[in-house]
Amino acid sequence: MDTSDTDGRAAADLTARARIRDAALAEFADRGFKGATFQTIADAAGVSTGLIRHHFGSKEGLRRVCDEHAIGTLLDQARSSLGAEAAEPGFMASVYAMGAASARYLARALVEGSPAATEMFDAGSDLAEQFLSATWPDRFPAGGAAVRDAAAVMGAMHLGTLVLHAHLSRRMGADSLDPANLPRTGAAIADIYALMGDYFTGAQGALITEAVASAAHGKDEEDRDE
Amino acid sequence: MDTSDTDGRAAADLTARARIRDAALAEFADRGFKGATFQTIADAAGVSTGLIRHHFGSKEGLRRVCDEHAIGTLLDQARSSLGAEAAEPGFMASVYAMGAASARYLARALVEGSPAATEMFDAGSDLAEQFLSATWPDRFPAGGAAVRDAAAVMGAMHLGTLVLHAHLSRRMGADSLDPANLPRTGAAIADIYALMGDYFTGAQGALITEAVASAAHGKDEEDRDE
DNA sequence: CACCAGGCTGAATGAACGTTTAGCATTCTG
DNA sequence: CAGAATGCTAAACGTTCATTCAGCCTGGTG
Repeated sequence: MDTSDTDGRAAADLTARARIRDAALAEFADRGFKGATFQTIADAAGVSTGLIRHHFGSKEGLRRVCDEHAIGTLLDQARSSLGAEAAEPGFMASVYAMGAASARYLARALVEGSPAATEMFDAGSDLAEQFLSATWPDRFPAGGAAVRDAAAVMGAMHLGTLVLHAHLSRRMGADSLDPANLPRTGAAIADIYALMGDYFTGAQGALITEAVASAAHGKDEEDRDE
Repeated sequence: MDTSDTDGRAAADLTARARIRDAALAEFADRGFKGATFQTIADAAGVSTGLIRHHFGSKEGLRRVCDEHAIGTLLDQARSSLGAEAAEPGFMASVYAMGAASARYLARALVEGSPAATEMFDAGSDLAEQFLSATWPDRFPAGGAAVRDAAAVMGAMHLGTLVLHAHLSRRMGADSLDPANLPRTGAAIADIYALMGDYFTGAQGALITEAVASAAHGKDEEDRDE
């Protein structure tokens, strides 16, 4: 993994190799793996397309390096945030603190599929599982099906704010990944949880839960041709 | 919009045109717009690539038809679910009731960008905004910045379970978009809201809110080269 | 100085793929 | 029945793009 905090890190990151990687991170995030081209990446990095091949071998190789760099940056960030609060809340904090470049890359990778994205989702779900079981052991017995489902859904919901950052930013009128705007997203999540809790513990909760269960039957899959 | 419930709908959907559209929906969802090829779509639909051009003009034209079909299916579904519960809970119910084909297409479109995806996100956020303001008018004054942010974040979190369905399915051990498994996701969301409410209204909530705010300063954007 | 290794360039190559074109078959229509 | 329109196929075309190749430049080393 080339995100180690060893000696030559900062210096090495000024090289053309690092510029290519950063440009690729941005292009993959914006246009996806297939949509990104050597030419655009090379232009953004201020190098020739030949140099990309020289350093990374192939487009797939470049993707792999981006993948490892992004997940490495996330894990570094998570570790440096005092391992104490390695629970769920801390995980999302790390995701947002890792920097926009890697975050946007991983956001897209979560949908296009990549080892790093899978690792990130699993890490979030694992931490959520620990958190839920530790906080409500009676409601969420460790290792049970209920925690597993809840943790996975919780991970998906939280990462949803990352993956859908473009839409979120549009609705909020500001870049949701800009550190200056993080408090707005954080406050919104806190508000939602605090208030929706009332809603779901009340009578409405039972109604909705029941409605969800019945919806599984009433559904009509229109358009079943062929 | 060709998802109207007019007379010839069902019959027309047995045509090659409909088969192409359905195959495109699936390919675009699986491989993305750029990753999908005429050949794969044509093979899946059992037609020649020339016929795609004949019916849709170009790849972009095919995408537009998929877009309109998917959002049309969603809106039809929302309308048919008794407009009464058109609030947020009903919106997500419609998303999951619209069928896996359109849902998976829109999941990917939400990240790659498309008019239909934007319309869907906005619809979800708008309904969330109405719901939040109507339910907690003192906490969320209608038209204020707090509701707007909370509604956008809520929309992102809920749609996160759609966009990240591949990861969710992997963790849950079953296809999260299969109607048979909807109760699991629904129950998980209900559990999360019911319990996290306790957490955030307690002392922890204040701590986390504060931590989020301070994190906006303490962040270090490593890797600022170039 | 001679030499060479590694960073780097730019054009050539070849495959993948969207698009175009020509034409066949079937079905309406007057 | 003539003929026009529609659904459809198959091959050719041209572009885009990842990959390859030949070689330049610079700095360090014997």
